[in-house]
Amino acid sequence: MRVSESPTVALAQLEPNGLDAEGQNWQQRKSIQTRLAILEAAIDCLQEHGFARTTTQLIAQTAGISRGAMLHHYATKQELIASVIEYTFFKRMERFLAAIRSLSDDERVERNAGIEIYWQSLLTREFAAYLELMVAARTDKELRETFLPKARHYERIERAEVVRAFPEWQSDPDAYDLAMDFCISAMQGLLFNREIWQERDRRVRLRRFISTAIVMLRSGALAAHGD
Amino acid sequence: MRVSESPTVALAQLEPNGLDAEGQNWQQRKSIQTRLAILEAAIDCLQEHGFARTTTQLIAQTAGISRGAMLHHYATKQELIASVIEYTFFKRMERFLAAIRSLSDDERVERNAGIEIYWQSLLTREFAAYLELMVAARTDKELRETFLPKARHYERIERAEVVRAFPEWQSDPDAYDLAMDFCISAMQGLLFNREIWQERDRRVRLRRFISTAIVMLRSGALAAHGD
DNA sequence: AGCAAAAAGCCAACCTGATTGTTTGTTATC
DNA sequence: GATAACAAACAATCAGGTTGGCTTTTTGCT
Repeated sequence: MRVSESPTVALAQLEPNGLDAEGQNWQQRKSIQTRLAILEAAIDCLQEHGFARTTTQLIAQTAGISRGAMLHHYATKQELIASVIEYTFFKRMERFLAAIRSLSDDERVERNAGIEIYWQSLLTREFAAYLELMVAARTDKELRETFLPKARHYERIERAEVVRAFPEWQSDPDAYDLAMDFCISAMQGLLFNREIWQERDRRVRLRRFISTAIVMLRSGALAAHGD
Repeated sequence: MRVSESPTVALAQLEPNGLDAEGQNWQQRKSIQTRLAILEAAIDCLQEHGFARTTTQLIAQTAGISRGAMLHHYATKQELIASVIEYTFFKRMERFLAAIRSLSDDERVERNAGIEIYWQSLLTREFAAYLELMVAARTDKELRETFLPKARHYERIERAEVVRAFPEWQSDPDAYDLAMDFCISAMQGLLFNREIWQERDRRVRLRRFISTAIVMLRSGALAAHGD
């Protein structure tokens, strides 16, 4: 990726290796194309069947290649999953930041539109796959050791990138951190209970409440520092 | 269970069948004892190894019986899992309500201590197991059809039981519903990110913020009805 | 009350199907 | 000719469920 296209400094460092668009020769282009097909297929499988039922067989089948071909590109399942973690985070974050930057100052600051954009980013295939891995990592030791360091690293990148898109928070880093933690928790929690809470207006009302709480936090009406 | 011992009217209706303490004859007592051992073992397995790796073999081994014996009590894995769903919800809710009722009015209303008790209930083995099933149900069709109806039913029971323990909310049912949705979302979301957000004070601060937001919602300072 | 049949609790061995990773072979590109 | 992309077959493991058999308890009949 050329620097001029680089969406962000910190995020660009994270871009998964070996997936850059332009390879020189035929084999490299073909290889990248196949790897992308595998990653996208893995996302579909994770979203639809969950981590447990996402077998190498199923991924290869979904990608339209043989298992042998897939294992040529990703020698083990673990290796593939590690790539999926990187790929899903990068793709989601890149789109999220682009959407945030396309907001007008009025939409962003007054209407707090960033919240809805974050919510939209949670409804993507990419986040569904990421979530599957996040949950599986809680009990799968091998996956855990792959996932946790990456997640902790990404979390720091995310903070640094998002605050640049929300300059109105820069004056109060403590409140910003709390607002981020709060937004992530509440929204992801809502996502989890989405299917249990069937009434849509109920979920909409909750998002409005979360948004209100964040606005009040920014205005200083809700103290960031407890007793 | 005798009526005089019934912790609540609605919750008591939910008590898993066939696990009452006193069976008449030897076989019934033995059977109940074994079933409880199996359920507890299943909770341990779900918590430690996750739904995917919780095999019938592992559960039986953890419970200290043979697989054959286990399949005598629960003919299929699905049947067992259905019992685990009921058992974990009932056990957790029963203890949660008991803890809430043991609070003084001052602790409950002024110090908003119910929030911390709810948080504690999310840290139990029972909730860890319940959560595993909740997540797996998102992509496992068979489990989904077992889990979702139960979860939706429990959710209504929970509302009805909890509001009786928090009479100060009874005057405003809309605000109560929103507060419940909010509390559940934010707390469960925090639980999910617990391992990624390593700093403890950060998580404590978030819980304080959530608590503050709920208190303000109760006092009417944060409007329950949006724009 | 005594006793045989039925049933319950329990266990071990087997069967079928699925999954992961390896190996061997084929075709196209460098 | 060497290497990369791909495919197919193979081996080892492990899952869930079935069957048959053993021991103890309960039930029903005389």
